[in-house]
Amino acid sequence: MHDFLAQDQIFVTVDILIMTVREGRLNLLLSRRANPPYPGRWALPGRLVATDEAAEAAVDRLLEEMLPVRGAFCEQLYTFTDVDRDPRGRVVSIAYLVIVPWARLAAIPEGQFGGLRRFGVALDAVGLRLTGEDGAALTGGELAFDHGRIIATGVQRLRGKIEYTDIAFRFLNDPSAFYLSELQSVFEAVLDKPVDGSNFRRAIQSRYEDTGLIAQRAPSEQAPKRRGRPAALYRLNQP
Amino acid sequence: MHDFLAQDQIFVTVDILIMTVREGRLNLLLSRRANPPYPGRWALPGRLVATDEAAEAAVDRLLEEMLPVRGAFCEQLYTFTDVDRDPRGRVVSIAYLVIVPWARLAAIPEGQFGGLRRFGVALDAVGLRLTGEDGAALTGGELAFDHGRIIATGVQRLRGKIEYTDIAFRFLNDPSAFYLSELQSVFEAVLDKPVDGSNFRRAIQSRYEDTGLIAQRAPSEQAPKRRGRPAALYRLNQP
DNA sequence: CCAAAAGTGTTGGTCGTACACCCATGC
DNA sequence: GCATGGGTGTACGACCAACACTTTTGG
Repeated sequence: MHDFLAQDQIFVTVDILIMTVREGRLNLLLSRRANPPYPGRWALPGRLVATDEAAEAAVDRLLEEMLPVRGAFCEQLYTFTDVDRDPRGRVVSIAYLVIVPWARLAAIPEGQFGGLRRFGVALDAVGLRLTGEDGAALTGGELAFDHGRIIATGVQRLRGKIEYTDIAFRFLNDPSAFYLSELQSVFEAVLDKPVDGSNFRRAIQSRYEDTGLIAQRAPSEQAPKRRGRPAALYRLNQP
Repeated sequence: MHDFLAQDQIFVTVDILIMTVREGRLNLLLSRRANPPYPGRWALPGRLVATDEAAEAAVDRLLEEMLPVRGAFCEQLYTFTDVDRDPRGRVVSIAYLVIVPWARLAAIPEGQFGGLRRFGVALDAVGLRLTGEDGAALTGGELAFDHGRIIATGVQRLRGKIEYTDIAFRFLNDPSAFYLSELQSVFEAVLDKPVDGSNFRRAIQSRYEDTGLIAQRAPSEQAPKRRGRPAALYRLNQP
């Protein structure tokens, strides 16, 4: 990256929120900054947009460089343009929401993780709190740049969209074989509140099973034995 | 504006969708391009973002230069980054939704209208159709740049947000004195479909009157006599 | 070894709210 | 003719309760 940027132009970057659901909790990947500004602080992965690529292409390139993950869900979140948001100069950031199932991240060898670290995300009226794997907690204000604000915007958007889109399926480890309880757990993690299983089941079935987007798999295909009553396996069809 | 842009950098512009509701129909202001590219075509008002201003400031400045209107509602819509969206060079556009009540636009003298013209907006499964004051119709593809796509995105966003935000009040000519039927007309114009008056009334009253956001004005303040049963005047309180 | 407990998945009901659709009344 | 209000049926979420099937636990 640049240490000093030209004074007379605006630079365009993309910053990405790589989100996943792990053990019933929304998680996010951050990288620790090595260089100024904000050395040592945690930040969203980002990069400059080249003059010959669309922002989405820059996001793809950034993802490729960091993680051996392809075809992740990606959606533009918001564009942040405050004049002083980067002390190096004038940098406009287009933030993108990226969703990767946790199983795909967990399968990545340590060395190919692009220096990223996982943080639990909690956003309420008080503010944003992030919890690292080692239990270290930090608030949105302790991140580099305005990235705390960007993350808060992303979580709110996610919470809104999970209600009226099928974005929740993007968090499933295996869309071709999942339990409704897993999907419910995604909702609970994103919304950060319990969801009534009875209504959830009815809503999902009428919204998605009746329309053919998901289908119950044959009972012959048994799942690994867990505790309790065996759950019905579902399969996501099209998207 | 520039005719030729530097090759080695990305320019950032704002484009604004100035929307209003007039006679039960959603309307939008466009300006006719005088210079290449797309000379003679209709386009959204836009301008470059200066290196020392946030995008919102650029929107304010653009509005000030064109219309004698202050304090209009303004919200970021989406950022368009396709590499070839502007033949002059690499231009990223941050689109903003601006809402101005029709009465404020109608009160502007001809000479201070910034060369803008009003178009009725119709968006359905077929596509986007715009109808000028002279009855001339054009489709989204006949606009300059990717502005047809931008407008379609804006209308869709508006339709989504009118359901779960109080954005509809921004269209009211006089928020301190309006009829519920006027508000209903805003909904019908934006959604482009009839709204049941009975349910609308109940929904608005439970959502906004019970919470104090709107209040019925004293019956003593009479409205100008119109046809039919006199309507109750309402007042918007806070925002 | 067997029976009870506990955990998980699944189905059912009720209640209140909200909307679609229609109709009645006030002025 | 327009504004306002009521009524019925349907859909859905909150909340609660029951049942099905399994593993775990404890005597």
